[in-house]
Amino acid sequence: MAALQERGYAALTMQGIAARAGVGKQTVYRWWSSKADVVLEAMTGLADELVAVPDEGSLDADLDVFLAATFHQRGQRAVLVGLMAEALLDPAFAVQFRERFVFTRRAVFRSILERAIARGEVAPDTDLELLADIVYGVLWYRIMLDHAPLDEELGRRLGRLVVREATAGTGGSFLTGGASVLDRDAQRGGEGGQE
Amino acid sequence: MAALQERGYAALTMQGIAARAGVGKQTVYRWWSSKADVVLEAMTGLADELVAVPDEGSLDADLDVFLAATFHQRGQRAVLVGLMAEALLDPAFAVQFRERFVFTRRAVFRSILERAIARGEVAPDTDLELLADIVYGVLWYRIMLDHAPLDEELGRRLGRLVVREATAGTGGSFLTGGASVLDRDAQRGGEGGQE
DNA sequence: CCCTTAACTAGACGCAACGTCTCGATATTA
DNA sequence: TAATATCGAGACGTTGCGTCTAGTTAAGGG
Repeated sequence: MAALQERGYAALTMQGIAARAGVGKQTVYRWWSSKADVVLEAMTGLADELVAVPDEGSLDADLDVFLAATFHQRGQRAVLVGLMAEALLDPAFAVQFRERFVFTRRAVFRSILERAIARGEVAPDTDLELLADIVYGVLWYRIMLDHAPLDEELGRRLGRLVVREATAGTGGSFLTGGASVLDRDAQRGGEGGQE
Repeated sequence: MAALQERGYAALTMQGIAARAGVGKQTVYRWWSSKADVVLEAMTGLADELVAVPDEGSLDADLDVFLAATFHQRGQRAVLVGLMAEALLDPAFAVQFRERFVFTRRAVFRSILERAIARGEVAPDTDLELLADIVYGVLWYRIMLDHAPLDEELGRRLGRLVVREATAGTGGSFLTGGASVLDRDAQRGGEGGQE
């Protein structure tokens, strides 16, 4: 796993997986259907472990905790990039990838927003799918293109954006969270360029 | 090109490209360094052709035109997915892909926002990179995962979101564009599910 | 008009890793 | 001890990229 994160997905071969486990390739194929399947299982486990579902009492706080954990990369880029590449090339694996990883992650985000709806913080007809697409879209886009920093600070900024968009129209909140994308304190040095 | 869009990126072989052009493979390699390079050039040309830089006099209108064109897919998914997969697997191609395609597209978006800054519609210290990441992040995320509709309507909704976020704080505009993500009219039937 | 040179088409070849298949060895049960 | 199942090791078939070779056609100078 450590080797995977450093040397990249392509450097991981079934030969190597089997050798490292001290078994034959056939035995690996007994439990997993493909190389991608092995890595997918490892990543779902890791993600479940690293990203907990918070319950801090407010949308603001929940998102802050959840997105900080989600955006805190620990050298997972190479693995995620490999999985996505596999999903793009193999439609059958794409189904597995969506259902066992992507949608599971989105479900957590969704549950946070649904609790906010239950509390009355957010309107019930809010398009949670679009909000999830924005958060995970930016996350994946930066993972893949690697053109701008990807850290907890980005997670916090997107969290504020989500709160702002989700609570617009329910009364309060136009100005309470209202720092907008322009946040002075979020303007990190020199991130404007293109790589 | 039509065949590419229908049969997918993997179905396109160098053998086939050469045969279709009535030349030998070696001749194809004389002008392009790889299969991905051939497709990249085709796509940059197509994108330049289909997505013009509007100048409608206001950020609102500019974005509407630009994003409608950008989000109007014409069976390009298979090609874009193939290019992205290639970029994820091959770091050398990733550089080409970013510089010749991705950043070129972003530059158009950026120029629209910069004109809005010049007009005084948007604060000069707005983080245009993050706004671009949101728009293109959602675009790519839906292209790749294919879990929700990807059409001009989505482009318009993101356009309104960008206007709202970019003009927050400059006076006006909190309420002018202010429909928010919840837009009733944008709640298309049954798009809530996961695929 | 012929010969040299350049560029071209066709296709064989090497390569790499996946996933399958075979074989001999080991462990388990009667 | 003998029969059966499982396993490690690795050979094999497969695919398509990118390179390399060989024989052919077109261009230009003497």
